[in-house]
Amino acid sequence: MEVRQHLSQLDLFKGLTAEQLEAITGTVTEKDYRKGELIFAEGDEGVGFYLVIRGRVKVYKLSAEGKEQIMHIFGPRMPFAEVPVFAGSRYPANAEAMESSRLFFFPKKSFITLIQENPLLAMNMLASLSQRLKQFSNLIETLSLKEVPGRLASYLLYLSDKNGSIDEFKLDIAKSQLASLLGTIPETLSRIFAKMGAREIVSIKGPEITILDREGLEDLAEGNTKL
Amino acid sequence: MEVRQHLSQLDLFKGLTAEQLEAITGTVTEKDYRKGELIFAEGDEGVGFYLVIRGRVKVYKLSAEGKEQIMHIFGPRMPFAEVPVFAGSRYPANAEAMESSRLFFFPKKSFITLIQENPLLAMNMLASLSQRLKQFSNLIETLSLKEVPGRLASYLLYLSDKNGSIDEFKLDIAKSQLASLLGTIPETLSRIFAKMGAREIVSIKGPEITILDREGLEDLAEGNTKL
DNA sequence: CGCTGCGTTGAGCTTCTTCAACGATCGTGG
DNA sequence: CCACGATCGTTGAAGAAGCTCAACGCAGCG
Repeated sequence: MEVRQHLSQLDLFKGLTAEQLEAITGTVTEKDYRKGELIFAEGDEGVGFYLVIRGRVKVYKLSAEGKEQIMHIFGPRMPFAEVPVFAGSRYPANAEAMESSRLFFFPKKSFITLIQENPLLAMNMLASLSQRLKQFSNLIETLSLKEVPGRLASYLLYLSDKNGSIDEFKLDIAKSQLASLLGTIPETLSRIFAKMGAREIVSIKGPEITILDREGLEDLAEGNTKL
Repeated sequence: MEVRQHLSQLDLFKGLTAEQLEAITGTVTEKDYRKGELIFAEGDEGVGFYLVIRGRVKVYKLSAEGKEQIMHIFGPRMPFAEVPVFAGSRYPANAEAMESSRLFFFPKKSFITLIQENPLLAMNMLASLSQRLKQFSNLIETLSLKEVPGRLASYLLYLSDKNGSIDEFKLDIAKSQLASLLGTIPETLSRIFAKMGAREIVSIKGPEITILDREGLEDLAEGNTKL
């Protein structure tokens, strides 16, 4: 029923005509996932891509010893797993629902048809992939060129930004998941939070963060300062 | 003169008609760069994208202390810097010619027009970006989940593959550049090469590599073994 | 011939991880 | 509603991995 309603609000389908939206609607499948449920695994055949309607999804890789690196967290209105639609045919990472989530599924084959008949849709998809590429660049930079305190500082500033550049906000994910996103482990993250608290750069009460010294935090993020 | 000749051989323009190629040819500029010359810097206005005709180009980020992380090395027939054409407007990293190089430059504005009139070109570009995304996923995995010996082992196996799965080959870049690509520094790389030599996993004579124990190398790459 | 850039080696140190124990919190079933 | 278990987070001590700094060899090139 409201599939079409959803579609019309998405950046990916921005500017499309009613008929075009209708055509896309016909190809979509709705899927629900429980918290912790696996959506696909690395190496699975990539039969299509997804779009988050409700909930959140993490896309991640695992090391031989089981360490997890989160590549990206997707929330409502964000498409993911587009890569195998256009290159190769297998998913290059794992995807799991972080909460009870509702997704739309777009089968590869029909989507390719749609995109070929629809230059605007192609442009939107190009924009989406380019955006992702930029985010991956940032992740690479962060992992390789910053130490953990710098990564955490960057993330906190990013979160603050997302909340309207306000100084008080809540972590949007569990700390253990944040550790995985920042390419470290919970113990290390915990110690760094403790140090940042001791220096009165931020105050931490559970998931509640208050930035006390934004300048100090920015210096950390830039690597101008050490903890 | 031979601009059109070049274009017809590229994956990016695969399947296009003669007229379409002609239209693209009209928008292209040829540019030459000397070894070490900067092509663009992070934050520069992204006025278009490039394609390598001859030579090699590294795209990299720099940390506050000047450490370099190479994101990607582009050789002949490979396009780069497409991101600002489709998302945002600034280059997210630096680009420099590693050798004397000849590039084609495609201005953003005219290329967008071309792509909108040309679904096949759009598909090719989507494939190219998706490919890049996959490579970035691998880099993230490698940087975050493998230790340096594992990264080096992976790279050597990749090189061997590229040369037809043969056991003897030459490093295609300087060791200091390899260090930067693997997210480490020359000293560390050198020590690990020495260890791999001592264990008779590979033999190293300057840039000449011989794989002596492929299985051992694969175990290292998978993280099943330590040095 | 000497300079310059690249690569190697050693010693010491910083950062991060590992392993272990413990505390807090939350949801659930009795 | 309480108690329990599970998950999550914190803290300490020890160790590993990689980085910094410094010195030096070597090759290529002006």
